[in-house]
Amino acid sequence: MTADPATRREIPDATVARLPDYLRALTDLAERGVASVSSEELGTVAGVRSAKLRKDLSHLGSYGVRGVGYEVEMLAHEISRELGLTQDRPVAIVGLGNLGRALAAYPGFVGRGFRVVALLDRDRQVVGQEIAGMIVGSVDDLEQIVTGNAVAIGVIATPAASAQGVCDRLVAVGVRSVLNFAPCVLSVPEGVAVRKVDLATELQILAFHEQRDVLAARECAPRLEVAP
Amino acid sequence: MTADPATRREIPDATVARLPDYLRALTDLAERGVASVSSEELGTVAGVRSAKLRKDLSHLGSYGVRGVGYEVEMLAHEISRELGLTQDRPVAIVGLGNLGRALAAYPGFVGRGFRVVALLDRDRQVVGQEIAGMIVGSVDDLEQIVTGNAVAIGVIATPAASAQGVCDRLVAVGVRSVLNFAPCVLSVPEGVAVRKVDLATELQILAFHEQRDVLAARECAPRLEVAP
DNA sequence: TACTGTGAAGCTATTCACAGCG
DNA sequence: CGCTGTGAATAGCTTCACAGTA
Repeated sequence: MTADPATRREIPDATVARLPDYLRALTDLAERGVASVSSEELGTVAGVRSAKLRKDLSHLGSYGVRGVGYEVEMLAHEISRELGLTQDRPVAIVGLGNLGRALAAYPGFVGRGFRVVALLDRDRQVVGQEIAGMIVGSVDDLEQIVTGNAVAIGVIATPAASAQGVCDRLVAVGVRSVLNFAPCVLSVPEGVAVRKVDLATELQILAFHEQRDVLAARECAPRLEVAP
Repeated sequence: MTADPATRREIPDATVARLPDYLRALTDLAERGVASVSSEELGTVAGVRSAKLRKDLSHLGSYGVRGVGYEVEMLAHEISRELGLTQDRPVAIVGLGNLGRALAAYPGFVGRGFRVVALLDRDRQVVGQEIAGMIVGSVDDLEQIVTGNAVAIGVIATPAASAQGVCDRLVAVGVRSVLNFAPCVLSVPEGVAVRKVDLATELQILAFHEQRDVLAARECAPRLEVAP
């Protein structure tokens, strides 16, 4: 399969992954009443170097003014459009343990392009409960609920053992974007996007850096001390 | 040729980020009683191609046997050691809203190289509560509690507005690894490692892929129409 | 034989440095 | 002048393909 990209410009994945950061930085600036920023200033707020920011933005088009900078509101709107946030996307959360409940109550969905339309759990004790203003449905009715609510994004917050099964059922009824909080790898067919968020992984990466620093410190300056 | 352990090898960041996945895959295999795996099999479980897996593992040393594969237990131990998980690292969680509570109760810490030793919040209503078997302390006592418990990793689950202040105080008393769940960029001095986990960012990246697919579909099949 | 470990090639991302424009 | 946008240079990552070995 050859997706001819002659007409549509291809935005690098690394750039896409940073666009949300830029959007948040712009939103913050707009709230503070800032109307225009340079790449240097915006880069500082978003945590990247100015050259990288300019290169990233150049993939979206020419929205800056030479000698001046970028208009905050306009750039925010263009990034929102590129990310597809101008329309609300229906989200379903499967698995309402501690994490699922926290996600259901997360305030970052509203007004940022997402709307939680369904909560699903397997546990009879949980089904029927009200969480974050919604009634939890049974995972037995997953297909019907997902289809009926036109769910676009599935959030999996079940134990690892159940995650693949839930994922398969979501994909089977047309969900093509999955956010996985279960600590396992999900297999999906071509064309389905999966992103994984895993606390233990992040901590282990941090632990490595701690470890490396300790070893490096020992090697370079075995008697290094920190003055108070 | 330089397979000497005294030689300090630099392990690429991309490799480090995948080691936790390999470790989990190996742990799963060990629980299922598997004693030995090929790079092809382990790669399948961990979700990477065999060549990438072998290249990654080659940075740690030569722990495989040609013609056979890798011994599961031994490789798991070597990765654990490289990640610095052979000793438990004390973790403090700051901010006990919905997310902080879920993190405090997260079962993935125990036995994986981490131990939650302190919970801190600013809210008088929350301080003194028992969460996940621990009493929540006041963020006013952050310095004393972090120092007293030899906290190595700080987890920030506060609102964005408080995150930088908490981070500064953690860093000031010697914490050099921070996991940030607040939706903002943290500034830290050289030598401090920060990793960010943000739900909204992940969803927005997924939204982009949805959007791109929709556009691509329209281009290939222009007769598609959206009902008003 | 069946597998690992690895140089080399290919690809992607970042940084540099400056041309070009308001 | 100051700043964006971008080709060129660099660095980093992934894939290939096979030599080497238990």
